[in-house]
Amino acid sequence: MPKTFFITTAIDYTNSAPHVGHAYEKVLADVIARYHRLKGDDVFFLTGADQHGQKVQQSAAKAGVAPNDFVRSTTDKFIEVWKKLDVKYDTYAETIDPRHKQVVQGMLQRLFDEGQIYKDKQSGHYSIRQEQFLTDKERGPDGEFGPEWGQVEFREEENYYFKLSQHKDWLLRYIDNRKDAVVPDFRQTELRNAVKKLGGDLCISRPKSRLDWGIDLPFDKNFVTYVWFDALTNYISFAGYDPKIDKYESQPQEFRDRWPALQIIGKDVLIPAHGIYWLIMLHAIGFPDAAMPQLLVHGWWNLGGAKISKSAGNVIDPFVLADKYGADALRYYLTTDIATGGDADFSEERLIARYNADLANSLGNLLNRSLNMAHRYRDGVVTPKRSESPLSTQAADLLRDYERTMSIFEVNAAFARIGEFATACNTYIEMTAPWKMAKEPERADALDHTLFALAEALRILAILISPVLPNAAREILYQLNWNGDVSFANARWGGLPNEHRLGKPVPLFPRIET
RNA sequence: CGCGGGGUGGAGCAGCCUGGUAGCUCGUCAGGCUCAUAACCUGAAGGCCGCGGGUUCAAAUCCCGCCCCCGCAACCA
Repeated sequence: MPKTFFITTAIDYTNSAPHVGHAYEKVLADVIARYHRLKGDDVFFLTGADQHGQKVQQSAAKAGVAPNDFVRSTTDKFIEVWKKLDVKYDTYAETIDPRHKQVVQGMLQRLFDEGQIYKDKQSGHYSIRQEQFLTDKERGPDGEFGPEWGQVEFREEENYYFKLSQHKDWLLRYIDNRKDAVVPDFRQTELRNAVKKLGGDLCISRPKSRLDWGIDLPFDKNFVTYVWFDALTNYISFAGYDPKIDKYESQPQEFRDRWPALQIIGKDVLIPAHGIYWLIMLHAIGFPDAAMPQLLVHGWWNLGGAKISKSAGNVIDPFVLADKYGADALRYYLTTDIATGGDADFSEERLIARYNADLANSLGNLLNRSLNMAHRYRDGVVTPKRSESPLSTQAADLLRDYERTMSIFEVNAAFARIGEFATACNTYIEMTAPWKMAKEPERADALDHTLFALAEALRILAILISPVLPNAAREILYQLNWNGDVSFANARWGGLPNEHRLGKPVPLFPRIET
């Protein structure tokens, strides 16, 4: 049985509403997932919500509702947006799920039994308002803790710690032995530098007096586990991992068919969460190096050069944008106007510009004029007179470049090539001038050939754009009246039958006038 | 010396890893076409590829130094 392509995203913290950054990550993952489905791979796409923790507990208290009800309503907002944006995941991970809790507790118990988790006492300055211990880094220039921390007191607290540092050397070796552990490569360099400086263990608990909205430590009911073991573990708990089985090779077949995953994360959660804690957690519970996930680290969508942040109030609502411009337009902008891994500035004007130039003028108009001519000159029926066409060789090149760039997650590069091909088709129309051929009966064959080539080019274009533009792809194929499988195998030249009757042209992507 | 990214025609970007005509979108100018969503196609103007040095037959691309922007170092994707 072929291995499943397993892809995950970071799970969203259910403390506030979804913004365009959340949307980018999920759409990027969805595009990669759809690309693999196109290739015929069996795909398992996991996304979800991180529902525990102090901020949720506080927000719920502030809203006067139970934490459970609070996360239900915020989680539903995320789910609603993914539906709106056609993010087609297979499983939605919610950390309040009982089976997740079982895996988390199973892992913790095993590590505790093996002596990898121990109890220790921490003392220091503690901010009651922020509910956290303060270090010297929090001191102001005058050496005092500023007013933003409120009342600061000296406090002693016992907690449980995970022996992180004993795995440091392993992690360095792993990173050095695997060139593509983290993509892009400069992020791997960054991670390596951070690991070298690693010292100390990881606090993994909070006393219930401070936080009780979480998963109980199985070996001490006075504590809940802090974010790391709770949130990160979702990637395996919702994929069928059984914590009672300590040998990786003996895990259920379902899990081993899926794992390891390609994990899409933002640059903020590479260090330390995913790049250090998560990889070490997996290693500690017995995952071999070959079963380490690959991390694809994406950049940020900035707003006017400034970072999008909830506190700055410049949040852009993906739901509103999708309503205004359509899911496809937003998906197209978010995944093709940024180089995967880099940052970009978000601008609605830019979204409209890309929409009008690429989707309306180039691709949409190509479809419309091609179908119109086929109907006007041939009653909508197209037939090839030769197997070769200038477009067929270009389509083959496109297919090759598309696969090469998509396989390394360069959606922007793949779609730049698609744009080139659409332009080539438009140029082809100018060169062959079907409206002239239509007036010259002796060129009837050439006209047939041109019209067929255009329909065939559009059919291939529709298939290739489908990971990013699923609705437009469906609409193009509908207008072409072709209902074969949307698959890579069908993206080769010559898929349209002889005497094929095309559907009626309807403008796709109407221009946005501003 | 904390870590990392960037500085490319008016604007926004790609190219740099694997040196060898500087590419794309928008904008500007001039033409063409009329099938089409006032869309499409062709051509032109506009760049010492941040600065200085080095390697090389050859550097936007590799190496060294400098200047300037921007992230991260906090449970913000």
